[in-house]
Amino acid sequence: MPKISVRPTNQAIADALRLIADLLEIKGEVIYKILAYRKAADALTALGRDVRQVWQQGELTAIPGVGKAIAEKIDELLRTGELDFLNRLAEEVPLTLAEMLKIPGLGPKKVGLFWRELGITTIDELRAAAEAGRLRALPGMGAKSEARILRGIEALARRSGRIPLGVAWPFAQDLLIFLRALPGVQAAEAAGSLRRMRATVGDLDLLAAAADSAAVIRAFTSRPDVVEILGQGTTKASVEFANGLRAQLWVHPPERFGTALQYATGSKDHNVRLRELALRQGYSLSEQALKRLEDDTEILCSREEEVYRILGMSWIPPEMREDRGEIQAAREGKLPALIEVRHLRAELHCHSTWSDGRASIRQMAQAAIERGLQVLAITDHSQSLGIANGLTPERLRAQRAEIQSVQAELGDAILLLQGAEVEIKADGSLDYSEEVLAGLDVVVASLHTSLSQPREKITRRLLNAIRNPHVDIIGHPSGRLLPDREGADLDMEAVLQAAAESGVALEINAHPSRLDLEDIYARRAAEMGILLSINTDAHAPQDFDLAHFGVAVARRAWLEPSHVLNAWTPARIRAWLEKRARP
DNA sequence: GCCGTTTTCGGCCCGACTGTTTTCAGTCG
Repeated sequence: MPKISVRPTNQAIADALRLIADLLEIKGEVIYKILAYRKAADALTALGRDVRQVWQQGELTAIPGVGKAIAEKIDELLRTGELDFLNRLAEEVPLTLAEMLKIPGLGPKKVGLFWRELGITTIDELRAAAEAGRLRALPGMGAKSEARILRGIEALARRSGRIPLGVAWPFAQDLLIFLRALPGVQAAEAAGSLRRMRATVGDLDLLAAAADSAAVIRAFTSRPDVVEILGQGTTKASVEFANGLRAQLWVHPPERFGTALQYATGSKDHNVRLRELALRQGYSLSEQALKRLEDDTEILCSREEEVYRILGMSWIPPEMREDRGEIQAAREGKLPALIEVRHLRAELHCHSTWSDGRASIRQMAQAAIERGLQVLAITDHSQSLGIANGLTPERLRAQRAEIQSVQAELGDAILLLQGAEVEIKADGSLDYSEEVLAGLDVVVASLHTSLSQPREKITRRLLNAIRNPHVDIIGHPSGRLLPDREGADLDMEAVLQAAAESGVALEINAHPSRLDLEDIYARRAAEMGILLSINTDAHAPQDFDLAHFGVAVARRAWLEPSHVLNAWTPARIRAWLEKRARP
């Protein structure tokens, strides 16, 4: 009898709910029950608060999509670490079938069919059956379907999971330039999670506006770097590139581009909510058009703004389209005035050749000036990070002299600050004495080592840094590295609480391999009155150009310029730092 | 299983592509 134990974290419980949904779907349960489990799982993932806290306050059903039945299941999971309902379900439906759902092109109906008719429960058994030609005898199956399943199994083995935004975004820009240069193409845009600027994306969704869609599709699938065409019709195509990335392209007539872009941008939940709202207002919304139900007339929208306007709200920035309250805010005219890259006046976390950077202080300062920055803090690593050539207090003093010399040379073109990225050591202490810390203009404290310590220990470590009055900013709080290395197992609620009490700022590290703090926590932090700081952690001049990734996280967190230290005036930043230095 | 600006019951978003089918089911986004 399978016992499935579930850890008491938002992610683990969300995964358990998704597993229930998968197993119920293979079993053939009604689709709306399955969708309800998935919706609740998504809500937990996006919660931004520890579900245990919500549970202790007896407010589980206040989570959107969580009703009485699912709340009871979460309660049992948190009390006992397992769920009788799930254990019994797993006795009925083999867990390995859920794995088979990951094969692209294969869904619950076929998985259920193979299981019931042929007793297939694993991907290996499925491959053997397909190779032996035993699948084609089943209803609705044929030789092509067998071959498709084998290709899907290969693709699954090849696929390494989600792609970091920092990889997908530049490649997508290249593809858009290619599309925009094609004859007859009036516009081309990224859509999907890429346009919403999620930290990782599954594949690239692209959209083009052209009257002759077939020609654009042909040109796209004929690119020399396309290694496989996964699907191709007259209005959409799906391909895999030599670099392993996959992209899908939709081509729509220019007069329908607004509804098409709105649809393709998603998220799924945002679209479902918008379409429900449309129905209540007498419209059916699709990627083709808004259709008035009373007389079936189509209202074409060439621009997204028109779609939202007709439905009675202002245009919603793509980064916010996650069904986290943005539609209601838009209807009430209460959308935040989101921060933009142009608002950033300061960079408060970067490195030079004094530690592991690749450019001198002078070069970094020059690059910052060229990008319109008015304040630059040089924050090289502290002494214990030997691998990064961290600075001893003696070298720190020598560095100050160089910073002063560069400042004198550059005059008031930029304000240079001397800071440090100080290690929070494995025992929780900081890597410089109180005296050395007090002599710095700005202190960024970060975790780099012993990230796998148990939750309580590593949380205590971080709290120690947060409560140190010399620390101004907590750098990349979780320490995660995308796409695969998870961050520290932090009690984020305790971290946020302590940050709110001490007045320390939390960093949104803009480097695409970090994007840490995550958007859901950044939003919660701002709600709690915690100041955020968007920094690139630049190790070379061109790294300053990564700032827009950090701004994207901030926009996903609904942040306005006032929430972000780097968007303040130099005088105000300086005043804030000085006030913290003398508590 | 969830939910309420036509509802505490009866709904729950919409269309393209594929492969198997002579009219549709499954999958995907």
